[in-house]
Amino acid sequence: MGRGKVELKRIENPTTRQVTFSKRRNGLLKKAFELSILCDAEIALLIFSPAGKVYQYASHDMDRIIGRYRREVGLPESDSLRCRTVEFWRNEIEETKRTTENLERRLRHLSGEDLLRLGMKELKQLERQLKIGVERIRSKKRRMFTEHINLLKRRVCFINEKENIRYSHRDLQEENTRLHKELLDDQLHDSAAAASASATSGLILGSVNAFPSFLLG
Amino acid sequence: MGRGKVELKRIENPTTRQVTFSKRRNGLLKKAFELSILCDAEIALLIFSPAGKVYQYASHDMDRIIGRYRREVGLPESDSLRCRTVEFWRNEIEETKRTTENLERRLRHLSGEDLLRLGMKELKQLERQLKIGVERIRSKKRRMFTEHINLLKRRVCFINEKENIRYSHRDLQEENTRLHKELLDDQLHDSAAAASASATSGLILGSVNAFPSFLLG
DNA sequence: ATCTATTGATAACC
DNA sequence: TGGTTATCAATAGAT
Repeated sequence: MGRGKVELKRIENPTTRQVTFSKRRNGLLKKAFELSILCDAEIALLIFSPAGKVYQYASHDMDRIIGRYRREVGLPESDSLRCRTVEFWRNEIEETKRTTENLERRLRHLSGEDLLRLGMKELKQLERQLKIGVERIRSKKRRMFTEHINLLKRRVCFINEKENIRYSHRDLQEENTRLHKELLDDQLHDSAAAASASATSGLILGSVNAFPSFLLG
Repeated sequence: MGRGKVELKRIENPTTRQVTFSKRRNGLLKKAFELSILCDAEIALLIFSPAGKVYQYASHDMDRIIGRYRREVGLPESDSLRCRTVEFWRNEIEETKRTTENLERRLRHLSGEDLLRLGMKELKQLERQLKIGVERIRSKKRRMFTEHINLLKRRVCFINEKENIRYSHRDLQEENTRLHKELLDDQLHDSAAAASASATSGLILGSVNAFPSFLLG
C-alpha cells in the first residue's frame, strides 16, 4: 500500500527502513489493539527494533499472557518438569521439617520433657532406652579409663627401659592421684544417683502398700 | 476498511465477531511477519481467541524473544526478587538439613551410639542428662499411677453410693491385682537395673584398686 | 470460502 | 519524527 508495491525483503536503505519500521510498527500495534477490542481476544505483541529498542502491546497483563502461552503451548514437557521440580523442593522442605519436628519431639522425650501425652507403655519404653544409653555411656567411660591406664602402663615400661625412673615416678604418681580422685568423684556421683533411684522405688512401693487400704478398707 | 466503518468496541454478534477475528488475525500475523522481514525486527505475537485457541508468530525463537523481553523490560526488581526467593529456599533447606543432622547426632548420643569422638567431659554431661530424663519419666509414671489410684478411689465412692458393692468389689479386686502385678514388675525391673548399675560401679572400683600395682610394682 | 465496495494503511515525498 | 497524498492492502458485509 502506498505509492508503489514493496518487495518482501529487508529494506536496504537505513533511513527508509527506519521510517517504515516506525510507521508499520504503529500500524501493527494499532491493529493488535483493535483486534483485542473488537473480538475480545487476549493479545501480546513484542517488537524489538534493529537498534534494540522495545515496543510492546498487551491486551491484558503481559506476564499473564506469557504465562498462559507457556502453560498451553510452551512445551508441556518443560513446564511439567518445572512444576515437578518446584513440587519436589516443596516436598523436600516439608519432609525435612517433619523429620526435624519428630527428632525434636523424641529428643524432648529423652530429656524427660513434653511427656504429657505419653502413655505408660511409651514411658516404660523410653525409660528402657535411656537406661540402655546410660549403660553404653558408662561402658565407654570404662573403656576410656582402661585405655588411659594402659597408656600410662606403656609409658612406665618405656621410661623404665630408659632408666630414668625418678622423674617419671613422681610424674606418674601425680597422674595416679588425679585419676584416683576422678574415679572416686565419678563413683560418688553414680552412688548418689543410685541412692536417689532407690528412694524413688521406695516411694512407688510405698504407694503400692498404701493403696489397698484406700480401696478395700 | 470495508463496506462500512466499525466502532472500536466489542462486536456483539458472535458470528460476525468470529469472522472478523479470523480475518483480522490473519492480517495481523501477516503484518507482523512483513515488519520483521522489511525492517529486520524481532517480533513475537501471541493471540488467544475468546474460545481459548492460540495463534502465534515469532520472527525468531519465541522463548528467546520472551527471554529478551524479561531481561530488558520485565523489571529487574522482580528478577532479583526471584533470585532472592530461590536463595532463601536454598538456605532454608540447608539450614533445616543441618538442624536435622545435629538433632540426629544428639539423639544417637543419647542412645549411647556414635560415642567414639566424645571426650570424658561430654560423656559425663550426657550421662547426667540421661539420668535427669530417667528421673522425670519415673516421676511421670508415679503421677500416672497416683491418678489411676485416685480414679479407682472415686469409682469406689460412686459405686458404694449406688449400693452395688458386690460386682464392683470383684471388679476392683481384679483391677487391684493387675495393678499390684504391674507395679511389682516395674519395681523388679528398676531393681535389676539398679543392681546392674551397682555391678558396673564395682567393676570400675576394681580397676582402680588393681591399677597402682600395675604401674608401681 | 469468495467477492467487492469501501475504508484503512502506508510509501514516497516534503 | 510529523504531515500530505496517491496508491495499494485489508476487510465488512453480502453471497
